[in-house]
Amino acid sequence: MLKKERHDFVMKQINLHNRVLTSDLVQLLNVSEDTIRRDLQEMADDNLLYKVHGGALSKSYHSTFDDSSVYAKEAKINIAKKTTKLIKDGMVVLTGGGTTIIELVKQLPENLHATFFTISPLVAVELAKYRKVEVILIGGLFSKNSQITYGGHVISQLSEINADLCLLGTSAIHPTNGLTDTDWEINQLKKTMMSSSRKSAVLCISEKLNISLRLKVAALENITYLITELDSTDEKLVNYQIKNLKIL
Amino acid sequence: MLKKERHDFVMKQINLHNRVLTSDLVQLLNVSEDTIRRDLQEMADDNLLYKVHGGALSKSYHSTFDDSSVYAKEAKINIAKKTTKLIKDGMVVLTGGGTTIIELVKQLPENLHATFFTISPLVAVELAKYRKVEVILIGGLFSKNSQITYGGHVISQLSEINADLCLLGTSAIHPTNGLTDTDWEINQLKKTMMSSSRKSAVLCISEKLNISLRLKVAALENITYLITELDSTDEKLVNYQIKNLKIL
DNA sequence: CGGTTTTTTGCGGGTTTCTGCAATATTAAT
DNA sequence: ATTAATATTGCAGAAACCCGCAAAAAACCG
Repeated sequence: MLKKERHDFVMKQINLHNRVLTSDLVQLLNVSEDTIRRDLQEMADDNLLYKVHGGALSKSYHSTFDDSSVYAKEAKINIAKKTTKLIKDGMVVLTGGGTTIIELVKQLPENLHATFFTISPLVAVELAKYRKVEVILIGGLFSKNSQITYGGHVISQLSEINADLCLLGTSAIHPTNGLTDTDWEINQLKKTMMSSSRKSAVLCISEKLNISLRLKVAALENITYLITELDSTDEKLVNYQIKNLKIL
Repeated sequence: MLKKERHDFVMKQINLHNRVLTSDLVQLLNVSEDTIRRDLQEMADDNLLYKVHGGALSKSYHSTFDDSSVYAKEAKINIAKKTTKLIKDGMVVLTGGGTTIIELVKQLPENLHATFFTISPLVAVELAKYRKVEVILIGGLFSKNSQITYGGHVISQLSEINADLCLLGTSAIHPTNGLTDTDWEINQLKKTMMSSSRKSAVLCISEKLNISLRLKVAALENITYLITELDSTDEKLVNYQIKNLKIL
């Protein structure tokens, strides 16, 4: 077997599986480990793949994880832009925290005249940049993990609010199990937020679709809008097509 | 499974949920705890995440407020260091906002075990980095100018607190007129904060000495500590040498 | 074609990396 | 203070790696 043939074979494997193991190639190609290693080394030098201990990885596969201080930012901006259409002058909006919500805030129209209640200090700071937006930060214990306020005090204040729209970032959403979460406190918060609002919108990057976690927040039927970065006709969303749930 | 693949998997989990638990990863990836810990350690060394007891947290989520443009930073750090000596384990502290206070928070000892009430979201976020500090953010209307919460709701919550120490940034201080301010809301807030605390400390860069504004917050006699970046024997402070006011 | 050069390959032996285990220390929570 | 969960450290076996060498294969050339 010629060297070129081996290289082509390796590339095929990598395009197929995104990875190869040195040991597998030894068996498949019936050559010594050293030969495989030398092959992989050369191909790495030619920028065709990433060599790692034990094998090699596809270049494209790896590059998606290079540096994303804000993960999936493009997708989140896309979601944010869709969501802004739901927010009209004069509305009272209740929001949670998370990077998706912050992205949304940054996309709001300059002259929006609305009232926002939020449990996230970072969202509050961002909202404060809009001159005509009234911001009410709901106070309470401050969670080190999720950077939001929580606890009984927050719940009781939330329950006194009557908002038009509730915006939630998502931990996980699933066709049958609905909206779920891992953290009990956050679970309670989200439930209360939803019941304090006439309508609720779930902002969800597609990676969080079809995942189910331990604690249930709400059934799909109780959500008004599901907003992802995908086109609303995308096949990944077909299982979420139920009445009363508008997919944007 | 290759090490790199594990790392990528972990990053995905973190970007999705903002945190991972060591024990979960052990199950999901089917390797020993030691391996996961070593992975997390390496990734933390590469600045990809925060490693904490029990797992790891997303880096971007702990984004700090940008302090590169803080005015008179040196002086403020000096003040901060002096102030830390007033804060002891077990104390209940009430703080306002402002860059001086944030600088103070950054100078606190790693293992401080205390409770902080604050009306500043940015201070809350900064405080949340201390594992043993309980943070309660007082909610209410959010002020666009001063980045703190204010209004009747805040006042009424403040008045229910019984703190050991109150930390105030300063607008202006004057030997005869005492602590003064321009904004009526903030004036009210500061008054309430002081009356909710046994002692109060005023953090004040020397530029704000000998200035008097319209609204009086408190007479010098009602302040416990005055902390500036100057030496306590500095001649600029001589007019503030009254009994009951300790100058640091 | 024979001889020379170049490339490729496999092998031995020493080095590094990876991973799980066990013993010990630290932390969190009560 | 006690307990259970989690971390750290050192160690050891296995796997993977690197390097130089030499045989084999291929390419080149007069």
